[in-house]
Amino acid sequence: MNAIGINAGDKQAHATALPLASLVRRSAVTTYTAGTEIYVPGALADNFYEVEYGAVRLHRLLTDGRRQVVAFYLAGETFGFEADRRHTLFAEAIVATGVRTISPGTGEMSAHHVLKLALQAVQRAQEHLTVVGRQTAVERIAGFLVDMAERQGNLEHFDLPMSRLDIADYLGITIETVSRVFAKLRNSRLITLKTVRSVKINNMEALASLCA
Amino acid sequence: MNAIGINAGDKQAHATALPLASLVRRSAVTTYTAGTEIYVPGALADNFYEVEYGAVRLHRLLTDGRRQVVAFYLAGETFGFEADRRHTLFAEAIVATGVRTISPGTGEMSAHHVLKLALQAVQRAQEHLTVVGRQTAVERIAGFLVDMAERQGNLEHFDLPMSRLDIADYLGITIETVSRVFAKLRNSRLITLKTVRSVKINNMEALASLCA
DNA sequence: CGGGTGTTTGACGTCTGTCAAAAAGCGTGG
DNA sequence: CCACGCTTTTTGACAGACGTCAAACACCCG
Repeated sequence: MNAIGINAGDKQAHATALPLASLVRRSAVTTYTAGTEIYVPGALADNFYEVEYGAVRLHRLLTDGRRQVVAFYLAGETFGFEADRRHTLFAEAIVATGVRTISPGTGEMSAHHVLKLALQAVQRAQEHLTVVGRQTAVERIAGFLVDMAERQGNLEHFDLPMSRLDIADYLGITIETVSRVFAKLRNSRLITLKTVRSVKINNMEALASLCA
Repeated sequence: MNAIGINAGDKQAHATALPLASLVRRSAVTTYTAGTEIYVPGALADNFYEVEYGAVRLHRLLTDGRRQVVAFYLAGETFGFEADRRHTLFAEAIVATGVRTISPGTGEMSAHHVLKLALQAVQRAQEHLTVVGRQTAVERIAGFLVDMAERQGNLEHFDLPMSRLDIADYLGITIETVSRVFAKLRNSRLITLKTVRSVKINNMEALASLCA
């Protein structure tokens, strides 16, 4: 089943997506199955990538084996920027995912748009930081859900492509706490879980108010 | 060099400071006393800023009055990038600070360097995220101290320009916990505090190993 | 219908937030 | 130079939230 597949070909990208089509050289879409690597730390950072469908996770492995998920990218969003010539993070498809590889041109036009995407990445990271900096798990999960809803077109019903473990590593908490907070939000009728990964937000205002 | 092709001709891949001198129009240095605002949310983001001396804090106010410190900028570092036309954060001088206002030109050269600085900001934010995502307060403080030491030239002895409250809001913990962790690190001889803000790292390796 | 993975729930200990008070800095003024 | 008052920092006591360990449960795939 995989509710995730429903995003394939979905054009309603929006918010953060930029129309890159006419600005850069575009190659064909590469498909990745769930859990496969798109790039690894140390790999040459010579392209960037636009998610056609599915979802991608950027993460870093800590020395003790823990993982910090740095970002998620959904359909229409672009990733792969690096300050250096080599990647410092892992990029992995979370579910079956189509990714368009983009070779940045050298022209001025392209640089401007890369800059704009980079600035969006800064803003995204700062917002992530604000969510993770919060003190309680409820605030973090609520912030995460609100963000996911916004990025999927402000739908009240959407599917989470990522596992509880991904969410935990993204928010800096454990999967047990993630699970308990979901249960708490469900019990208080703020959300409904049709399946584990299918979220319906019943009261967006109340949920948003939990984000402090 | 780098992925996006913006590094042409730039040799020093080092983290923070970039030689902006010959690339953009530079204006005089503005001085700010401790605690004064450089810009506020909503202000037009038409410049960026290089710290000449002192230190700057970027932060955001949450609705419940808490503060998330998004970044610190030390001498030689540049800040002020925004994805939109207007700022979304507060920028404040932490101590007596000199700031050089930089008006980005419209030429290609300038855009390239703005991009590089933006990409550094992304990397910086991702590292901050990794520190804040850690689970224990000791790990966060250790990571913070190691970062500060590196940014001040890998000196084992340096001064913290920011207060305990700034550190707490930067790391997503309380000032009491910051204080307790400093005491713990001092008692275990990993650091020495000549004054409250003067830190000497006695065992950099051990401290770094606490960062997981 | 099994087996494996992912998720939920429970029990318990610890870390950290909260509240409170004491101590230490620091600038001002006598 | 010392005294004073304010702010910042430290320390203590306590409670609550979350991590850890463990087991049960749900779900997916063959």
